Amino acid sequence: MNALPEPASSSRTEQKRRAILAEATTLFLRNGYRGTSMDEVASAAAVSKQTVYKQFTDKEGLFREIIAGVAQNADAIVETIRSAFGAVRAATREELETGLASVARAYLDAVLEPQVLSLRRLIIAEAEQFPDLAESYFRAAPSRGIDTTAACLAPYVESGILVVTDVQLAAAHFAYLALAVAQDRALFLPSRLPGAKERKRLATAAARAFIAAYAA
Amino acid sequence: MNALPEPASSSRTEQKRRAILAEATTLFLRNGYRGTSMDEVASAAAVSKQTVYKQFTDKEGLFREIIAGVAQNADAIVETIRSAFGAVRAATREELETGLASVARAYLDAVLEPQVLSLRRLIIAEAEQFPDLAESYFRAAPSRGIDTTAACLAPYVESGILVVTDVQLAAAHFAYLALAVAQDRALFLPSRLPGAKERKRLATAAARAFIAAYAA
Amino acid sequence: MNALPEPASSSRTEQKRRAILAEATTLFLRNGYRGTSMDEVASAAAVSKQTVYKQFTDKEGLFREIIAGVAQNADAIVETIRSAFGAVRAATREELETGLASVARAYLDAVLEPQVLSLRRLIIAEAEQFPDLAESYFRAAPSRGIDTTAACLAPYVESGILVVTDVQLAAAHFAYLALAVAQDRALFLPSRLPGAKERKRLATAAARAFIAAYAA
Amino acid sequence: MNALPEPASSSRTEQKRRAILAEATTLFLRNGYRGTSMDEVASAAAVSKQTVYKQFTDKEGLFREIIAGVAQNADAIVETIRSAFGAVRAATREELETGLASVARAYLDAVLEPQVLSLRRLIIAEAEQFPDLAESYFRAAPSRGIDTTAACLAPYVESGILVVTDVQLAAAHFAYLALAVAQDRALFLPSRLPGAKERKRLATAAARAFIAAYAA
DNA sequence: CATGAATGAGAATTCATTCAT
DNA sequence: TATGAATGAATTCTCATTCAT
Repeated sequence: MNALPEPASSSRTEQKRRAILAEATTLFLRNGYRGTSMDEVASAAAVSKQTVYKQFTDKEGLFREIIAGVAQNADAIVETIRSAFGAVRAATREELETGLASVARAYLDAVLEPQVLSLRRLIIAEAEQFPDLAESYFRAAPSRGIDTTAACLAPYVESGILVVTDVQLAAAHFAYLALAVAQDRALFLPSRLPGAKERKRLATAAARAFIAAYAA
Repeated sequence: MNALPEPASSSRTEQKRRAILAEATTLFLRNGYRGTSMDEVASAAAVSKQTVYKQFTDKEGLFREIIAGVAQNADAIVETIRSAFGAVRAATREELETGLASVARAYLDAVLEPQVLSLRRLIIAEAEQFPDLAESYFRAAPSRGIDTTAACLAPYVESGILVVTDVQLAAAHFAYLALAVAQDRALFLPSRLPGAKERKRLATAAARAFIAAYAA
Repeated sequence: MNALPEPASSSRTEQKRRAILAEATTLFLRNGYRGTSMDEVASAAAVSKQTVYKQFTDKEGLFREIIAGVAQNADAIVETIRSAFGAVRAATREELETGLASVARAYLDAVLEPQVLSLRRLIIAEAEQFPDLAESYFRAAPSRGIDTTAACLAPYVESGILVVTDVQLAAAHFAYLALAVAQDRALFLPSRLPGAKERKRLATAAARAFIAAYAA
Repeated sequence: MNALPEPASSSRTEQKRRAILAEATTLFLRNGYRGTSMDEVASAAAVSKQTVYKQFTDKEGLFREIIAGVAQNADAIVETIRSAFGAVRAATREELETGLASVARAYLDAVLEPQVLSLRRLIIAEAEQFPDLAESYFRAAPSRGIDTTAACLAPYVESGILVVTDVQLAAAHFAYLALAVAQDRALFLPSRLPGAKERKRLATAAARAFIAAYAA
């Protein structure tokens, strides 16, 4: 009956394993793949190098496991999108625009989380070295965000408020109208994330443009 | 069109200098900053390590000079945008949509050039290590692309075909409607660039959405 | 007499650490700071370079630790001086001259030890590079030798055999009368240290001059 | 008739040769033998490396020539001593003490010249690598200074003011009473040379002690 | 099982010296 | 003759990985 993946299992081994993953994640995100040494990982996790190697085989193995793990990170974003849409009760074009503005804002905030940005940077940096990881992250995160958005927009298409032939594409348009300006900038200027006022401006404008383009 | 004005000065020294820059650019783009060794650079350029060091002081110096140099890369994109807009003769909403579709396509093609993508990846990867370079590239390339777009859209605002209050923001919307889907994907999936058909689809849809949102 | 009190702690680590220090000391004294490579140190101590670096961080760190360590070297000289003075039982001017001659001789012998000379040379050579080390050595060794001498002369001042206003300066005069000729020469001519006869001559003459200058 | 060594001869070759010697001297004194590179020498002298090698064969050759050359440096000190003694007109013990104090002061000032100290440090540092240079410098400078002192003291022995059996040794005693305290310290603490007041104190005390020891 | 040490290679950088132009 | 380049080795330091205890 304990088929669940040992939620609180804490053999010493498991504890160390988790410590290693946690510290290594931090280090990889901060210093990149090449910029992180196994020595650092071991000492940050307060374990011996042997333990690291026994648990993860390789530096590459450790990296893969981590990147695979943080795909769950993406779940948080998906959940953000879904619940932001869930909070919307829109029967008119105007109501929908307002609703979408708040969705856009929530989406944007999620995507501008420093860890999310660091992860993006890390995976992009290693996209040629680890194409499979890049692909699986791409599917788990940006791509799935748009899928979710599409699913959430669908009801408004059915209800006739939106006039859309290709929902997937419309969802992408919405997402990138909301995100692209700030996200693109943030990739290059990590230390200067937009503040609340700017985020609001961008979210509002995205919702307005999207409604203008796609509302009945 | 890519006739670099072949600097008249071609002393042996200058030639070697250029060879080093060329090879190092290739290597940095392919393998990243940390993934490229000065030994590789020297032997790829068929010069001695001494020559590399005498010309560029440092690995960092070499890197900086290269990144600074490829800002000119951005000029090509700006030129592409400008000339694509220049080819448009639109007096009506429908003509403008057609025109913008071709602009979007040209813009997209420029941005999906493998070297442009690699450069983006490289600079994003090193954005925390070399924030000044990342910033100056951001200004020289994506940011300037949008400025250019704004400048090219302005006449249509004045002529009344477009109804826009914030041209800069509208330009960003146009640019990211046109580019974001493919560019985002291409950062993660370097080996699977969209083909002509897909590009056409994206460009057309971007122009349609933009016109729907912003035309009178 | 040279029974280093064999530190009880002799884990493998400690043993290696000591081996490294010992060999590095030899090498630095023989070949100087710049003339000694970390590779040499490691292989002379029969350990890996890693071990050296893990224990001492740096070449500079290793050097500093060694120089700091040999300040104890100075203790031996101080002890020599003190015990040479201790052996003196002088109630008259003539007895004191004889006593001081033997002190001078002991002092001279201590200072002409090849290792002491090499250390002097090494620290002088690096005095501009490592001013703090030079200063701390200067205080621990030559300076402290003179302090000790002053302390040992004091009783004779009190007993009236010596007539001295500035004991510190008188001690310096004694010390340098005894040492300077031979020490100066030895710094430049490492391979030709004075023999016993010459040392005796110098010590005797120093004592005579000092007594003539300072005795009642 | 121009048997003199071309006093103002200035073929371009000779000029360059002198420039190299001058700059290399500065560099060797400042940074030591190992701390000075042939590249630095060439560029400081504004000549090509070829020229350096053609003129001096070797780094070692260059070094030897320089050290040999600065033996003349010592001439200045000898001259200082001689002229300081020359200024003394002493018929009594008291006058001689005063005179010797001023000799001591002049001698001390000469020896504390930063360049003289640097040269001492340099030669001591390389005494094991270049024993012949160290020896020849020792003879040309400290040793010859004492010879000169001895020669200058001789008249006072003959006139009976001083009672000395071994003039050479007495001269050494005088010299080191005057110099050793400050010179020893200066070798270790290059940046803290004694000021005028301290120098005066040392010179006066040296003269007093010497007279007390050796005057009739 | 975990600690320290070892291995073996590789990176960045510098040097003394020599060749070609 | 002088300049830049080349050579080839050395130096400091770091890394990923594996033994031995």
